Amino acid sequence: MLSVEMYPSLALGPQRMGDCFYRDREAPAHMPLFPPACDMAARALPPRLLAPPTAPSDTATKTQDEVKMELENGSLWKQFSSVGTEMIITKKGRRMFPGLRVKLSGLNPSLRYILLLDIVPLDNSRYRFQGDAWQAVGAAEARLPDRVFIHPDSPATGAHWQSRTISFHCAKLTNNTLDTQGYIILHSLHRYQPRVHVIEARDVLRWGGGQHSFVFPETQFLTVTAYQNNKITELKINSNPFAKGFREDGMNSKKQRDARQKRKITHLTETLDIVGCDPCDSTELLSQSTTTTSTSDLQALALASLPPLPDPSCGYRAEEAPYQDAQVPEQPLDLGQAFMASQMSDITVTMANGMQDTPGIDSINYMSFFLNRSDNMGQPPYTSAYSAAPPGSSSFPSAPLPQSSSSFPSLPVPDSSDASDPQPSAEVQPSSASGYPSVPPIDYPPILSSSPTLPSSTTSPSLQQTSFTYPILTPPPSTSSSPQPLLSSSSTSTYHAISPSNPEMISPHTPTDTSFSAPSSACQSGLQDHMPALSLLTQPNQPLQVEPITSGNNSPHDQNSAVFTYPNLLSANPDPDPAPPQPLPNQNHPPVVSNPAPFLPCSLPNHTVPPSFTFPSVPPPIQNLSFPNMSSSPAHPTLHVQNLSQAQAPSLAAAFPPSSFTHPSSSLPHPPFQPSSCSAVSSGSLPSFQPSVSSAPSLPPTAHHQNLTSASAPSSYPSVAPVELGAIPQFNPGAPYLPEMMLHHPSLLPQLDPSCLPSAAAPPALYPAFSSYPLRLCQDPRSSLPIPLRHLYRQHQHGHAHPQGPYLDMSARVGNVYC
DNA sequence: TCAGCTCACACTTTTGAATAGC
DNA sequence: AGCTATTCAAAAGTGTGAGCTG
Repeated sequence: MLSVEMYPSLALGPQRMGDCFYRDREAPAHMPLFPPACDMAARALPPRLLAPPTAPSDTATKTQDEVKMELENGSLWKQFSSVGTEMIITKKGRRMFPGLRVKLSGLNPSLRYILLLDIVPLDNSRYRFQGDAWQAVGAAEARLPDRVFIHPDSPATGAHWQSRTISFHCAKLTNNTLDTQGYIILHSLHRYQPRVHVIEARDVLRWGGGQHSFVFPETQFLTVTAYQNNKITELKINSNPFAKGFREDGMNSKKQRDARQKRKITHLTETLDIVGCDPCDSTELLSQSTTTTSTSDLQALALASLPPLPDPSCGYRAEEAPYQDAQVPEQPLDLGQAFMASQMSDITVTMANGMQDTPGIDSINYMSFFLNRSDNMGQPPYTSAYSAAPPGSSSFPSAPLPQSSSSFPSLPVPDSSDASDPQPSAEVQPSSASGYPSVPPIDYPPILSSSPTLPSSTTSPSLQQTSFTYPILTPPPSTSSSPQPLLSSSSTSTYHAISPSNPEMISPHTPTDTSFSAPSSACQSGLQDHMPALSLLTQPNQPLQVEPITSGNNSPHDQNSAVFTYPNLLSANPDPDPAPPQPLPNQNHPPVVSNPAPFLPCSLPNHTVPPSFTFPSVPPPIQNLSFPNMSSSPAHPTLHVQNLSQAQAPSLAAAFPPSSFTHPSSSLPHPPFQPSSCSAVSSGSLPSFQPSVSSAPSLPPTAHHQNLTSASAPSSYPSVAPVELGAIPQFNPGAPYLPEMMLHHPSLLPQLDPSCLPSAAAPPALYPAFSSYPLRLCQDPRSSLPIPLRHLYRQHQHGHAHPQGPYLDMSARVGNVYC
């Protein structure tokens, strides 16, 4: 369940601000939080009355009925997954490779949607690559505030999204907890799962008509600062065009580099010999070196590459040396020598230090994003796609991955129109019949641990048989030092999101306005200038909807069990992890979680976030925006925007103000998994929120189990089929929009879902390792600011305080305008 | 001592401006 | 003058390896 509070200032005029309404999970009715021009009267009106005219029946009925998402480069992902995908993260931000490329279908062509990408931890463990395998070696680092990447085209019509391949290649990962570029912050050596959320935006200011979340198990990855597994390195080099230089035939290949290194060493040796022979003639040598460094032409390089003049005293004839050396074939002028020369010259050069990325701002959307651990994933209606899969066939791991390409649909040809993806060929090529020539068959590393087996897949939703095995990291079972490998198999890369059956309810507000023109290019749309500033605050601790589900069965192993395996993942966790591992998506989540899941009123986890939030003044165009974790703070949060003036508005449009807030840290490295009292809610269709209890009954007992347990394919893959996280309660048609105003006016707080508000009863700051998080969207009163946003920030409800204290997150980056 | 991180490097691709041609 | 195609340079994205850090 996602509860999202967004502040989309989606290029709409301020006049639309009044249209903001807050709909809380517990407030079935529309609860206008930010009435028109603050039309307070509107708040008193029943939600229904406030609901806008429904969209045309044809479109309305179609909406969300069967939203499907297909991972276009699924086979490439699977290749990596079979080895154990590793993603480099750097302080300056690193793109993901493979990138997430998906195709959407089942959307209402006339409605607008916003696509989000977030990445959540899969467990509470930290990993280490040992003995050719990944092993859980301890507790995970304190969880960082989650950030969300909004696809540049957002919002765009369903027709737009469905007409092309949707690429999230622009999303960047960083390990810089103080990142101000808006990149997704992750911890190194941790395991993560990307998720894609499709949120209906009836118009730029009305979000929450429906929401679907998708998880592709094969996209799980481990974050690293340097590749650990050579197989992954090889795959990356062979798949990523930017790394072409490192291929066998590349200029930067090992062979070439070794040759350069050899030449360099030879040169240095000769230089040292000369220096040693002529301690008194260093001046000449130095001047030579200096000359080399100061010149860049070939002649200079050639001279530099030549051996230093011999000292007569050492038996060399300085005057002849140049000629002699010039005749030496072993020292041709080449890049290697040039490199050597430059290296020599660099000795005298003082290296300036790292350039700090100027906090750029290219897009800003403030979204207060509450992620509640919900696992909508747990309650999905399964589509026929999975029906064929025999239940319970999931076997763990060690089974070799079937590499048969036949089982996977050929990768669709990337939409040529989608110029946003710079690496279309790279991702597609792998899928080609040729495959990766250089990539050897993938072998699973021996599984060292024998931990309790996962619950049989019988409980999990049936998945189509897949020939592919997804390796999954296995967190060390608390009781066992050795992790048990878990294989997950996904049937296909296509996932269906089944939305609530009540279309009418889904699109009550759906504006008939279809005039919205979607950007033509995923990454080049001009939306940045119009994107609202959004801040995402996560509430990881929110009562998990999953819990109830999981608790029901043993699966939970699910939750902690170390049963998931990654391809070379060994689970010998020396550190008895007190906290149960978080449930793996694959294991705990059914392949598809649909919105239809009953909605359980959830109480948000405690938010330890300070009640007051400030927007630190930042140099334009940077704005710091801090969003309080609403639920965490007993007091109503306050927002302060500094330096925000009309004059700055234009520039701010591109700015993504870093949010500053304290990120409470939990003293517990591994917070115990908190069962959620909430169940998934159908995102857009439920007319009103219903207690999870009541809704739960409607689901077959097995349903829950399935949801929570990995939708294991009959075969080996442990993983969950791509799961649609399902409905985000907060995204009900009447999804409430929380205007900034709410944050400032305590009087309005009561209208908010109590569960989302700070509560003394709030659970301890513990967060579940992995689950779906409810998003709450709140409209941003500052819609007038056309701030494009790509990476949004969200804060965990309970989480660990950020060591750095207040977080500056919302800043946008300047650099690449398109990405 | 060592695992992990940072940084500069060389190479490649991508992008956009400048230019030429029609 | 306007449009299209080509060329070029800068920016950005890669993995590598040396050096640094705790």
